[in-house]
Amino acid sequence: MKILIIEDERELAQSIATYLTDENYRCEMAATYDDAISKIDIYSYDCILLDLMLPGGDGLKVLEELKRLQKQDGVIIISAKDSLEDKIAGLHTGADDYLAKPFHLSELGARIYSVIRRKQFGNSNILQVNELKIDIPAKKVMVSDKPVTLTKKEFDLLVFLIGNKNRVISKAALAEHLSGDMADMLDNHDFVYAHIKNLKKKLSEAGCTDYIKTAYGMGYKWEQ
Amino acid sequence: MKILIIEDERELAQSIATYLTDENYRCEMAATYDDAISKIDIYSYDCILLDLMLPGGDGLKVLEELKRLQKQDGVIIISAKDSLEDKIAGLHTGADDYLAKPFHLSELGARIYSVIRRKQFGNSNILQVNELKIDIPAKKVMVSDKPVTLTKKEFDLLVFLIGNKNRVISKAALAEHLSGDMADMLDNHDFVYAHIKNLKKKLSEAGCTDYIKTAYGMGYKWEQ
DNA sequence: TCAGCCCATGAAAATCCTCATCATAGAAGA
DNA sequence: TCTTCTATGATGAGGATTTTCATGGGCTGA
Repeated sequence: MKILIIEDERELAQSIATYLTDENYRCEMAATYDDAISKIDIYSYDCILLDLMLPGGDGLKVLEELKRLQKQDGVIIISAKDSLEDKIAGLHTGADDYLAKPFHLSELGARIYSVIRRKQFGNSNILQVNELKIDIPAKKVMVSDKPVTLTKKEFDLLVFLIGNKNRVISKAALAEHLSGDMADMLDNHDFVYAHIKNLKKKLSEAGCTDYIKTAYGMGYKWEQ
Repeated sequence: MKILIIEDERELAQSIATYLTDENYRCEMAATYDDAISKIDIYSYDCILLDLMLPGGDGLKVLEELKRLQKQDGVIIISAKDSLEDKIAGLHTGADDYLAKPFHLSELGARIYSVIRRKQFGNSNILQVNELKIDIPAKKVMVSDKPVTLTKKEFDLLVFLIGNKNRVISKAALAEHLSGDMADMLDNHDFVYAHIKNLKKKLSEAGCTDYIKTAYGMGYKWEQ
């Protein structure tokens, strides 16, 4: 489970990160608007903690960017004051929850858990792309109502590509997502080729072709 | 994020700076030993890139100076040769990571990211437990200075257990950590048994026993 | 003591990663 | 424009790792 903490007060961000790491989440941090935007452009998170008061730009624009990218990341706004306008604006722009500072870390933990759970078990967890249907909580894939059995990595790859549809994802980013390890950004990424190939093969055998495009020298893309 | 590049080859320093600036870091450069010392005396950096072969003084002395000043700056050594002695000396003197020339800029970027992140989370890079030594960036484990080869999951498990030493970790938490997937909190966790068993076996074959305790009905614990 | 759950273990199956080889896109130059 | 060259991607096979499964032993509470 990956969390992005968008927060410019370093001490707060760090104590949140420490707490969440203890709770077995993987955390990343962004301290500025630009940093936040570049991270959400590249990666996907299970939950994003968003401070609305950011140096370099309005936090609400981060929400708009998420929406524009059609990202499914859960978002919890953490705002300096319990401003009703902020709350309404935030929830309206696509946030999943709202938490006013100061808050207890355990409360934050509970909210995160609930956002992720809602995302996982809610109705929005079935992706449908023409003849392709993906039930994320159940980890099942159907093509024209016939089941296709994918391995865990293949399934992850598929969901990740679709979650970033029409955008090229670099091989390194795919490698990192699949291995869950930043260190693997460094080594060789041959295994990505293998998973792409196997996924393409299984999908096309089921009659679902031409979605995964190779962007030579850049990565792969789900095109729709 | 501020980076100090201590490197006398001007072209290399410049191309690193250009790359890192693109990645939204602020860069400063030092081309000589004296220049480096005066900069670290005055300023603090999120990460320092240190070439050990410097005109005017040994790069390791820069590390000693940092230590003397009790600075917390992260340090990545970029060494002309892939010399084991350099690595060991560097890491012992307080560097956070090392990188042998020539390297890809993206690799450097990943290491910087990881060093900064680790600093934020307060983790260190080499764990030592009596006869057991773990080099996290290199993913190497030694028992009484003899290498032990662990698989990725075994390594992850070991680091996670030690990172929570003297605390019982539930099987579900271990399962989630190893699989990187919250959904696996629900299913069966038999594979944890297998990894625990294999890790115990490899460690004890190397002469490192009795650290991993089973807490019946509750989980496992690294006891020290 | 005994029942019932929990863990340990070995082996087999499934999955994943690596490696060597081949194919192809894009770049560079004629 | 055509050819050649180089880096990148595709592919299949093999080995390594991970996960599952079945069986047996041990802990704990009644």
